[in-house]
Amino acid sequence: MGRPPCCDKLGVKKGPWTPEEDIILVSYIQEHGPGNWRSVPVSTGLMRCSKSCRLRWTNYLRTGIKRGNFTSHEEGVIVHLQSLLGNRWAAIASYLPRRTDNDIKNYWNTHLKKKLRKQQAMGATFAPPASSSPGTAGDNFDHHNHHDMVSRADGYGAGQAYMNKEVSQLIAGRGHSPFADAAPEACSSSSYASSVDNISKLLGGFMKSSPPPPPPPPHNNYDADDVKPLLPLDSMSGTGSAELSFTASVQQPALMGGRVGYEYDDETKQKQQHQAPLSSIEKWLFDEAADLELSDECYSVPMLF
DNA sequence: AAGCGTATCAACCGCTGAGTG
DNA sequence: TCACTCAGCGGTTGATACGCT
Repeated sequence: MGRPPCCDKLGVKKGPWTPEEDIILVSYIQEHGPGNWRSVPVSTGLMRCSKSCRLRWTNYLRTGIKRGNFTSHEEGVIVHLQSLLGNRWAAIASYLPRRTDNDIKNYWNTHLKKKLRKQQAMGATFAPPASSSPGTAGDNFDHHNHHDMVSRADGYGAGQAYMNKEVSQLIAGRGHSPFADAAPEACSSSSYASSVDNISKLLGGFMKSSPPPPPPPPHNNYDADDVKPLLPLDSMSGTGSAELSFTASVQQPALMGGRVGYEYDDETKQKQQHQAPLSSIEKWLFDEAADLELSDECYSVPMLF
């Protein structure tokens, strides 16, 4: 038994993607939509494995992706959610719709861990909850506690999905945009990265022929740049690609069952809107946010509330 | 200017869980 | 129920950009 590796075939190209490959991939996705990644290399002739295609799309080519220059608000969200969820980057990314899990993961590993260590060494309270003792190993300093909380409270996956939904609703109910004051669109550190938008522009024709977007959610109080906990990155048109009519279907946050689909299920959406009152987890979230807000003005978590 | 060390990030690898027949 | 496929996730790696001497 066992699944054969998908990328060990002869002739499968590895390494950095070329602009030509990006164009092919984006063209295909504009035409057929994301998903069915298995068929992408076959249909496009790309000498890439399906996994590589999916990764390239989700981490790089999707519209609306914000790159670089994390704001202090975003840092706060990441730190807070990392303390809550652990290294569940996809889940954390669902709260930062314009950031990819890979980007957040990289930023955590390269910036925030150090920053946290430094701040904790200085006795600052930027860090996650007081109950958490900074791990000497750097990461994973506390998330086990929170994992346990979540697991015990609701069961692991379901509990997180539940929490995500409710917290998202709480956030949505606030109306205020956590990131309304976020820094302007970060400049890409990569010259090629910025060319992605150009690729998208080149593909304007494809986008216009894309399937129509799903009906909008019943209510949406966000501005374009707001955090959209209930909206996926793909449903948003980035500032750099605002002219694109291409819009993927609304997705569930990553915690919603852990799968990122492109078909937004109205039934699921309705269920989200009829969630039970605050669970212990939300209460904990509230408490955490309140504590952080009190303890550190800069890194408080108003973005959550 | 060259060499070296460090930081950054795109991409890969392997595992897991959901879906399907 | 089982075998199998596939998409997604998180950890890790490697290339390269950057900064310092």
